[in-house]
Amino acid sequence: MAIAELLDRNQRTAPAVTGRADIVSLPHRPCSVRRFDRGDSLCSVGESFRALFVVRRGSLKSFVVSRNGLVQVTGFQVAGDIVGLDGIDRCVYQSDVVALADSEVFVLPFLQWEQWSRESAYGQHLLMRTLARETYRSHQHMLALGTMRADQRMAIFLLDLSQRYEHLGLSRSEFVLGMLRQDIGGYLGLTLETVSRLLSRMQRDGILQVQGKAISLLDFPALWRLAGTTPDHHQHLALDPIVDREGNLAVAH
Amino acid sequence: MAIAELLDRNQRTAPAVTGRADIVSLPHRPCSVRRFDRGDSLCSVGESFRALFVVRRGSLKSFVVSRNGLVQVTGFQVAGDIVGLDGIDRCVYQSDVVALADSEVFVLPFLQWEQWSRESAYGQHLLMRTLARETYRSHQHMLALGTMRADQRMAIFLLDLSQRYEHLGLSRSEFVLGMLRQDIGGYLGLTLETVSRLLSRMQRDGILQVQGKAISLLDFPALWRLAGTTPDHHQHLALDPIVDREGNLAVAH
DNA sequence: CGTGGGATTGAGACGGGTCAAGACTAGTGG
DNA sequence: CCACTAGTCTTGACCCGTCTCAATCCCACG
Repeated sequence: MAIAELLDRNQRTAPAVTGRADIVSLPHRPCSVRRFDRGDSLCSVGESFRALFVVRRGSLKSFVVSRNGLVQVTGFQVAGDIVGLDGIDRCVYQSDVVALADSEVFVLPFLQWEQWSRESAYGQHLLMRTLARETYRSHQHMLALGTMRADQRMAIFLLDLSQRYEHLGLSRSEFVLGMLRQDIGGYLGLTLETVSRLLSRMQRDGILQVQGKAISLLDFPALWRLAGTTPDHHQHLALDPIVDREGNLAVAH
Repeated sequence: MAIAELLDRNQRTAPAVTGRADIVSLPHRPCSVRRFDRGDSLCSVGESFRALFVVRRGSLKSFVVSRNGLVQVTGFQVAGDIVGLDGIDRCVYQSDVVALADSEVFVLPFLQWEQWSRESAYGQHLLMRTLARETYRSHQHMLALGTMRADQRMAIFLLDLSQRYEHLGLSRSEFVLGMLRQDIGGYLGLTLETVSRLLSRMQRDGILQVQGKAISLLDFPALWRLAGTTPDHHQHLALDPIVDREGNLAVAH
């Protein structure tokens, strides 16, 4: 496939932003960790931006709220994901983030991050790439919200979740939805009733099995067909983590 | 208003990302300019990422296409706007961009940009802030696509256009839509027929006047009401331009 | 064993999509 | 300069997907 070739070639001959580098977790730069209970707010719109957060454990949801109180969930975050990026622009967080379960996050004070990343271009690159990826993800989701039917969006959502769980070393076919039906609806631009109906219908069709929050995906080909993707496509957008498992900043030398 | 205060305070006491700095357009670093005719493609998905583009004149549309050929327009760009940002992550452009009218863009080879911005943190900041803003814009648009009715989306779209034209020194109430109905629909997640119907209805209601591509907004309060905003809200997200009018890179010292 | 939040399911309404016909517009070539 | 043409826009009729409203069920928790 032409695009795949191009992509591969580009990753090797990457002109500027290196795909992977010699990463050294500098030993004496551990991040602090903050704990949040389910329902706690990590940050909210208008709050002064001081730090980025990297999820260590648990799960979060980010969302924006319109003047009229309408809620759009902009994303769900699990271990390794970053939140707070939109605060960079105006030094004020632009979305709300709450914990869906008891969670722990690494706190990266932005001042420190900048200072550290000045020593090598790697950190800067990593952050820029993360931001660019966020834009990409947003555009893909806009595509879903703007052009696809409810069942297609749901399929994409489930496959995306599945993939992320798999990437975390968990089962790709059986997992627990950390969020409410309402949150899923808020993410997919649907009402909670529609979400419920879709899950029921998909169960009736043998595509999956639901029992409250527990879900098991049975028919991946059907989901791919709905989502309009193929198994190889949508390869997980894995990136060198900004902090390692122990919470040390990843800065190349 | 509490939020406005906070915002203002934060811009002055910005801990890390400076709001404004002493900008010096370094004299011997003009960007090259490329000309595009209407319908020309600036870049497309999968193409090797080498440069960012800053619109100098004309207008562009960016969009992504799904497997099934469904098109989601992700944005329209006019003078001062940047495209190509999503290529940073994987060194491959992630969206298509075409010229809606004969246009000129400054070309910023990314390698050079990086080299130059290494001399001062300002350039890096500017780029990061631009990326973060793009994320913010995407989230706002997701809110529209996911939660709002067609007429509300249209109102938001028109007010946004109006504001951008005003910011370019043009009339905020009378302007020419550079894009087709289909493009507007593709942006708002609607069909071209619905777009046409909405414009007709708004004209009937005395909110605006349309004649083909020429539009004049008559009743701003009505538009604000529809959009769920207020005049002061949605203050234009103006940022120090990355290149000045002559195409010199803006790099603080 | 209650209690309340979450989830399911149904009936009906409505917004927007789809299909199709016609009008307008700008660009093209005679 | 005009006529032709293809692309664009408008408008109508109908249909379908999703929302709304409401009743009921389920389960975790005290």
